[in-house]
Amino acid sequence: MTTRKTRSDRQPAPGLPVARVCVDVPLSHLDRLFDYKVSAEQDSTAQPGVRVRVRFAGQLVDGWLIERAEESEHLGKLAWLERVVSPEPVLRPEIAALARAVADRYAGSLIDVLRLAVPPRQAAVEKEPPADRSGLAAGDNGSAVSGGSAGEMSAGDAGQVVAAGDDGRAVGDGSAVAEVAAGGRDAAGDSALGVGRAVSGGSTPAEIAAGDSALGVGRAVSGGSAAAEIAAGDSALGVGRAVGGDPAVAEIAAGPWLSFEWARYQAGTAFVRALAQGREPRAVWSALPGEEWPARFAEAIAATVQSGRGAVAVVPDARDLNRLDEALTKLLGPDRHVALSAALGPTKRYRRFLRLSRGEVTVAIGTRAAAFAPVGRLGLVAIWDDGDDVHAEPRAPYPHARQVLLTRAQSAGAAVLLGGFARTAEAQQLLATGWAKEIVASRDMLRDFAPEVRPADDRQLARDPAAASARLPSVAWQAAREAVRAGEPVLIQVPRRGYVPSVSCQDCRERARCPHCAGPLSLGDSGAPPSCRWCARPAAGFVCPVCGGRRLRAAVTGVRRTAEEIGRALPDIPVWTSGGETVLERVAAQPALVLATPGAEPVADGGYGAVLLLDTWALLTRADLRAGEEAARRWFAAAALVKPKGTVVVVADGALAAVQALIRWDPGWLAERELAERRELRFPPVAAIASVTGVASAVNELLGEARLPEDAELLGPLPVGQGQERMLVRVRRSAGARLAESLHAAAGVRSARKAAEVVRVHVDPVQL
DNA sequence: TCAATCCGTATC
DNA sequence: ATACGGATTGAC
Repeated sequence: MTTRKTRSDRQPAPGLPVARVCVDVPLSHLDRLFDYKVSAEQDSTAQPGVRVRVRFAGQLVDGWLIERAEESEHLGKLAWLERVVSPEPVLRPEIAALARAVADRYAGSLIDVLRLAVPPRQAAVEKEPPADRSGLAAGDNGSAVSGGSAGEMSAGDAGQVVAAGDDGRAVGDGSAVAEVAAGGRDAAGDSALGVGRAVSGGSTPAEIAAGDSALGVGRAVSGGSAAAEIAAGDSALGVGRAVGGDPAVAEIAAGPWLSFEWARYQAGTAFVRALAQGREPRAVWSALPGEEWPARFAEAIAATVQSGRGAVAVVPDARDLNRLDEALTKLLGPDRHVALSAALGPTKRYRRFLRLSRGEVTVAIGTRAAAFAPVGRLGLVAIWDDGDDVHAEPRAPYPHARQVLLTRAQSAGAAVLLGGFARTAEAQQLLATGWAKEIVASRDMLRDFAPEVRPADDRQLARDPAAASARLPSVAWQAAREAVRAGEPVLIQVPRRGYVPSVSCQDCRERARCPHCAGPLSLGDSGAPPSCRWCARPAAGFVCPVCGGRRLRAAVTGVRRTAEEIGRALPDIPVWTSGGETVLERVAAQPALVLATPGAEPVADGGYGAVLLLDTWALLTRADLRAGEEAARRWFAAAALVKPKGTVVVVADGALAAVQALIRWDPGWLAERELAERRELRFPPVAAIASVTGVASAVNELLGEARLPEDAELLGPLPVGQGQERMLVRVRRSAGARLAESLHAAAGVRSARKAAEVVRVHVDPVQL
């Protein structure tokens, strides 16, 4: 430390003396690698993937060492690599390549994608010794919900671990059971998992548990010889689980990662089996209503782990992440995966990231940024509910987690699982091209699981004498009362939170607007006259400009108002609300009215007795290309929480395609229609579209500079407020890469010119 | 003829 | 961003 060498003292590294560096400057014309000289002292630490500091255009900037080279193409003089910030190679070559591919597809810069892919460094975390579990003992075992059993589980060596945990459980009698529970050979052996579980024992479970399993997982329910054979068989997996003595069943049941629930779906078992066998099936999975999807995801991941490969799974939010984390912990224990989310805070986030980066764990689950998680030998990428717009990154270049994962799967040769209750047009496109196969329940299964969906047209509402309020038709009340009487909770989905966010004319339903600025009017809860949400002026004497009506109605009634109304009509029943700041995760199997905004619906133990979908037109009338698809996605997600064959009431016109799809529980049919429509309209995913947003002159400048593909079609401009406008550029899908490239290059020309006005380029924007 | 200044361009 | 080179300008 004391001998700080001067510039002239430095000697070049003996081998590969050139470092190729991605510098952290925000200018898009500098989006390429720059070469620096590596000194002999830096030789061992200046490895691909480390953070460095370099002199660039006279100042010190951060950068990423992407690769080492024998010589440089650069004709001028090379500067020395100023400093290796940390020897930790947190950016693996395959993630750097992925980030480059994502940047290219989205017309963005590598450095911007790297900012999304690698969390900020925490020097103290890097210094924690890798073998030391103190970080884990401190409560961070990689689980989002630091589970109670984590402490015991990580205590000993692998064999003992699980026997001590939740999965070491044995139910029933017999010596065999005892052996399983005690671990026997498994616990003592080289088992990675060593899970023993037997129910209603006999000799079978013992044999299973004693098998020459690589995993040593034994689980049998009401054993029989079939079960024994499976478990003891020559399976490389050596995992046994059987229910009943039925050999057919036994054949299917190959491990704890292959549960019976997969047999409900055509190609379900084959998919999971293929994962366990190290193959790379690609599937779009439409989950049955009531499906415990976190358990299925966990099984798919466990099967992949079984094959010696890693996995990455992305879910929309923290609540889903907790559920998946729990399911995975049950199946794999707490030490074989990490849960990543931005909400963790920088220290935990970086600690978990390092565990992946160092190869200590090979399974990453998390929210959208986890799509970039450093998992080597990638076997599976999975995403739940890929239509949820939180999967789209809001920071430039706005990559979508599904696209990142698909890109990754393609280059790594990994399996793909796109799961959801609903299906996106993008997923349908993967099926249409034959790139992926569908995993769907048979019609028979659907008959057993699908809820009874009753549409209630809200145009008839006003005339419904039994409607207890202006918005709840009698069918809805009836369904709610029946469920509550049966001791079950009722879920009521209401589109927005707050109190009557907007109002419309009672007579013609025209949206009520401010006479001064045309902003939307809204009602507060104090009984005051409506006021403008934009200019805050009160609008006391409202006269509808369309029909001359003077009365107002609540256009979108907020959760709180709905809770009041419904609470009055069903007294003595507790009313819970979930949405916005306070999101409930679960509710008990008790009579309750649970009001939730879309996406915030709690899961009910045993399922809801009834689900009511209210104010649906608020979802349907959004001026967005995806409004129909989005409404259906939210309905499917809420309706899936009803108990098997429960009742769902959707207050909407039964003739709407989205309602029809819900009634028939056929998300595939809806996605097919949606895709056909997109094809007709030439919208993504059939065509490639980029939006270019900024002040008019800047947008025109960029588009004038861009060497767009020849058949590029320009749409717009569309004013988007604050002097900004938006142009759309459309090309056929096969020219998508060239479109992105031309726009990135044009942005580069502008940035080189020091153009002051910002222009945002968004490839395949989620909202159109 | 030379320094001061401006402008464009590369940044290793 | 900022640093540099070449062109331009103005004073001697």
